Amino acid sequence: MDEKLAKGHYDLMVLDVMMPGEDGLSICKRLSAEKRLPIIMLTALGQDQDRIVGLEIGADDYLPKPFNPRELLARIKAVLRRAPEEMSEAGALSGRILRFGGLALDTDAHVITDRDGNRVQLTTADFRLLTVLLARPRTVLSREQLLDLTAGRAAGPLDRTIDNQISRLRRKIETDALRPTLITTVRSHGYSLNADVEVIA
Amino acid sequence: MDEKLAKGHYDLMVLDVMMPGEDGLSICKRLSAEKRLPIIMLTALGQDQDRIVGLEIGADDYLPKPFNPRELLARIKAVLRRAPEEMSEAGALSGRILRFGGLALDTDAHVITDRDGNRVQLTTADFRLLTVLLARPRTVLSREQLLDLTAGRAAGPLDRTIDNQISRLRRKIETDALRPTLITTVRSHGYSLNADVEVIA
DNA sequence: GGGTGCCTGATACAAAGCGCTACAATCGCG
DNA sequence: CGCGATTGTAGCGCTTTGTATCAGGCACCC
Repeated sequence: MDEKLAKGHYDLMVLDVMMPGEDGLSICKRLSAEKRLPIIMLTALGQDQDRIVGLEIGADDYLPKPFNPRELLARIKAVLRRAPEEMSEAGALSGRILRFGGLALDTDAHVITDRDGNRVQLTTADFRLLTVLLARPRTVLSREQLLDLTAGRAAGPLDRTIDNQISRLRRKIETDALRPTLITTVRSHGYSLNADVEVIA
Repeated sequence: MDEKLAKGHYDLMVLDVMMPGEDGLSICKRLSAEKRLPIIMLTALGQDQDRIVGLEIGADDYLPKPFNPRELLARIKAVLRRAPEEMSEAGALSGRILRFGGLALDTDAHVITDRDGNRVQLTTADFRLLTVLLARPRTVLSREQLLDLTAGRAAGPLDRTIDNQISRLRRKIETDALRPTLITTVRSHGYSLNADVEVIA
């Protein structure tokens, strides 16, 4: 599945939960975090709790078995109706250069260039954090989410990792690091990138 | 309902089907044709057929009664998650400059600029409160509403949080904080923003 | 017109959140 | 195996924010 997803383009995924190997919920969590692929969960687990968990994890809809094929079809259409066309590729920042807030990020060289032509080298951590933010502009992301998306791990109770990395990233890309405008803090929620992102080439 | 819809901004509608007067399905059909307002149908009609019809008519989701409140909440969140940004209130105001009462609010930098060019930095709480007010100019909002909209929580019996935040916000944006003109107090009801709001760029 | 009670504005304070620095652990690279 | 760069952890201190409290103002009543 991962191979196919990486290669081709898909509009929507219908996902079972109980499967050998990786769990459907796990897949859903993984995908909804990194991609913007609409997901409909379709499973024998029909309890309220199962549905709630499925939806909270990032599924767009949840249909318990046994189901009416026509209902599945109707729900697929309903989900697709809401999904904007660009959404399928909005998260995939496959372009080489990304423009945002007066800066340009070279996704190959991991280099930021500002309007004056100054170049700053990003470390791998900088780059991953920035990429995650760029994939969801103008969206508040919690430290938990950011840590999961950048490092793939859960946050400890006193985890200040993301704060630190944000601080380091700001020093590299903000014009005035004391009053950041690109990456703003949303107190007790997380951080958000305040700029429109444009993919070039 | 139509009056309210025409006047204010709404992120999502939860709609019953069997109501006196106009039918829920009819409303749904009407709205999904003209507006792009996400709709969740919530009704006692739980047959496959009913669900399919509801979804095909334009509903984004369909939840039969009796329902688990947490599931409704999860489905609301799921629908909002995939709703395009411009439809939500935060999205409608993001990345813009808002003019009101001689001031300009930069919604990216969270900075207020007055006619003389003086700049004031808003805190997150300031900004959220102001944003909520700007979204509903010349409307009286109760403390309860404001607290719900800004912090998403309910007010305790002796909750003076909003009073305090209004006070702090006034100090930053009112020319004469002792006699406020922009944010006026409506005794025993709440507060209201007294200015027309103009969205720029 | 003056008292009375409720409502609001402002201040003070405590707690929580966050930015930043310093340092240790880890990684990458030869 | 060693060195430098990078990254996670700890902790200090400032800012922000919720709560308590007091004082002033408005409405209402007589």
